[in-house]
Amino acid sequence: MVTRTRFDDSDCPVARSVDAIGDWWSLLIVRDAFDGSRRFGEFQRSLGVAKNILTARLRSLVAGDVLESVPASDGSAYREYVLTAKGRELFPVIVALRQWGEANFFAPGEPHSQLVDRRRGERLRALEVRSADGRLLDPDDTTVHKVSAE
Amino acid sequence: MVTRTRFDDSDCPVARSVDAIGDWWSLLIVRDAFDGSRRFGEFQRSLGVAKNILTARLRSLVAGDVLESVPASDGSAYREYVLTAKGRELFPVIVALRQWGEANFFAPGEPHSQLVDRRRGERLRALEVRSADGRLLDPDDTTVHKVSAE
DNA sequence: CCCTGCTGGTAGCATGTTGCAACCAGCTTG
DNA sequence: CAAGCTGGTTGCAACATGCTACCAGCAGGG
Repeated sequence: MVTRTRFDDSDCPVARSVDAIGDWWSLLIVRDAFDGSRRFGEFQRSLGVAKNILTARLRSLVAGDVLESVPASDGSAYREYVLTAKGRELFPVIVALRQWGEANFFAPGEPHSQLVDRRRGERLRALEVRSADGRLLDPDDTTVHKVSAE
Repeated sequence: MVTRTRFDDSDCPVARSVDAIGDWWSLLIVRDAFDGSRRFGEFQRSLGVAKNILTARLRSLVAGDVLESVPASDGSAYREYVLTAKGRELFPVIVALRQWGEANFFAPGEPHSQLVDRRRGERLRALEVRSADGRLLDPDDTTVHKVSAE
C-alpha cells in the first residue's frame, strides 16, 4: 500500500487530531471559518485554492464533524459551511499557531493580520500551559503516561 | 507550477506556521522530540515512518530552525536532533492538538497516551484563550485586524 | 585487526495526491 | 429569458509519499 499513512488508530491524541484535520488546507479553512467565512466562494477567494481541492477538503471536514453544511442564511438555495461544536473547540489550536507564527516569522513592524479582542481591540494574552493546580508548565515539567484503562 | 502551494509570504501568521511545519510527519516528530526522542532511530521506530521521509522531514525542520543537529550526548560519533528555542515554543500547539484529540476522538475510558504534570502526575488544565486583561474569550469575542504597519 | 551488527542514511520505482484549467448544471437577477 | 454567478466535476501532468533494497561509517567482541 502506498496510500498516505493514517493515524486514526494511534493511541496518541495528537496523531488522531493530525489525522482528522488531514492537511494544512483544512486548517486554513477552519481559520477562515473562525474569521467569518461561510460560503464556498468565500473560502475559495480567500485561500486561492483550486476548487476541486476545496471541494474535497470541505467534504472531509464535514465528514469529520468539524464543519456542517447548512442552508444559506440569506435565503438563497445555496449552502453554507459552519463550524460545529467540535470545530469551534479548535480555537486554541488556531490561536497557538497564530501566536507561534507572529513570534517567529515576522520582522518587528512587518504588517500581518492580527487576532484581537473585539471589545478592546487589543492583542490576546499568550497561551499558557498550566497544571491542574495552576502552575505554569514548561515542556520539561510534563511527561507522557500510557493510560491502559481508567 | 504544480508544486504544493506555499504560504511563506502570506500575511497571516497561521499560514506561515502551517508552511513551516510543512506536513503531518513534522508535527509528530516535534511531538516525539518533546517526549524525549533525540536519535534518528528513535523517531523512526516510534513513528514507523519510512527512512527517506524521515530524513527529508528532519532536514526541513533543521532548515526551519525548529530542530538542530548536535553531536550525540552519549559520546558516540552519531548525531542527535533536539528542539531549538523556536521549536520549544510549539509546546502550546502540541498541547492544544492533544487536548482536542483527547476530547473528540476517544471513547470514555479508551486507553491513550496522556500528557501529565510531572510533579503531581495529574492531567493538565485545558488551554484557555484570554484577553490582555484576563477575560476568557470565545471565538466570537475576537476579530481579525489587518495591521499595515505599527 | 577482522567480522558482524547497528546506525543513519541514499536510490529507484510504483502509486497517491495536488494543482491547474476546462467544462457544466442549477440559481438568480436584470 | 439571457447572461452571469455559484458551486461544483473531470482530465491531465507533475510532484510527494511509501516501500524495498542497498550501502557507508561506526562499534564491539575475539
